Amino acid sequence: MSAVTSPLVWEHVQPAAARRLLTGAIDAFAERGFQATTTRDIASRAGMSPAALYVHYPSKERLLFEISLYGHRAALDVLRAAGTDGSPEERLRGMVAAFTAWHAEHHTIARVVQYELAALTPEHLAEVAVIRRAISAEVEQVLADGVADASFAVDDPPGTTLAVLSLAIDVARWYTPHRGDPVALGALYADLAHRMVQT
Amino acid sequence: MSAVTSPLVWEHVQPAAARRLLTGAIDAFAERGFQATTTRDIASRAGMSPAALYVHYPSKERLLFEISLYGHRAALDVLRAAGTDGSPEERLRGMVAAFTAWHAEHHTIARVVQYELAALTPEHLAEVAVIRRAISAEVEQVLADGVADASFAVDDPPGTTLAVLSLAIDVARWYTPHRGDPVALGALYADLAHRMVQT
DNA sequence: GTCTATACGTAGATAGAC
DNA sequence: GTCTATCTACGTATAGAC
Repeated sequence: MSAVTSPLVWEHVQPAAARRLLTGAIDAFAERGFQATTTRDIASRAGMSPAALYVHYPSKERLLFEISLYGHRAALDVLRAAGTDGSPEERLRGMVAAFTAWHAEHHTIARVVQYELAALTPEHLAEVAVIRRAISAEVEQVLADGVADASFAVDDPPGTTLAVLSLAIDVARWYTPHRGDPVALGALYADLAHRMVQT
Repeated sequence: MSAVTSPLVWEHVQPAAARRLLTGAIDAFAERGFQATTTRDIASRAGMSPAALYVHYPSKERLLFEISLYGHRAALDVLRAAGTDGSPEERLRGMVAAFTAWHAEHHTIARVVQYELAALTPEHLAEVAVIRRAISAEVEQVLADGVADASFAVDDPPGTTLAVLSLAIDVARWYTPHRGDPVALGALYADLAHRMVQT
């Protein structure tokens, strides 16, 4: 199974009750947003009483932080795995295809990752911001490599980096399964991104 | 003053107290989100007590709806004004430049327009959805015109329409004034969008 | 049209039994 | 580790005086 279609795996979250709370919180936060989600809603999705949540997590925000941190790490891993080998064109195409498909395939957690940052504490936000900068750095580097070997023509590297990432990130906003196959979308976006930078 | 830099004007909202509530709500909803914003916060931004809000608006949701409706109409107007004349390339560039610059210049209301749809009642959502479809139709048409006269090469017109709009819409998520001039950003994005479709 | 006071519901989180 | 019961705070919205 390729990185593009790898599922998110939650076996490392133990015990099972903590895992049910986490996955229930992802669904609830993605559907309704962090602020509109109640601890009662999360607990009932996990089949338990509101009080039981606090045995596993000290607060609703902590649940969000664990989701956000894990989601950011997963997105960075997918991007790096897809952009390691080949020419700048191959790496850019691989990165955009994989990062886009990840946002479609995992649009629930991607929505939490991309749209609930403001609900994190400043300390927790700083921690995920490190990962966000690493994501940007990967794209910026492949564009620089393509400019260096003259396979890309890029007028504004920081602006183009932001645009390429932005295109993939916004998938989390609008994607639903009826809008098509994540891998096909990734292929389209890889092509559009390459067109943005080709000589 | 061009459509790209035209300010949003609120003189039509009367009396002044209703206007202060509306603009205060835009700032609050953009900063914190609809759910996290309290009627007390909106009222205090307008310099009045929580109860006074209900003289002007029957609910917090109604305030959101009026903001969302007006914002959607403004965005559609800007898109249409910029995409009326010229070749498909000129129209596409004009539309992307103007729509992008609008999302940067008016990123507060744009954030409400793009990210608070889920907080509208089903009836109010249906009303703004009409405007959203009109926005998509404008872009889809210019791509079709460019394909028809062979100035564009587009493999997947609906997917590319979505991508072009998505790029501009996502500006509302990340833009802050320190990230540069809205008009310069519009020019960059117009170029990137044209590269996506050129033969 | 704005105020103070308040009704009413529900939120996050805790106490203590089992 | 889960439950029931509950605390305390705060949310939207209303009542009624001025």
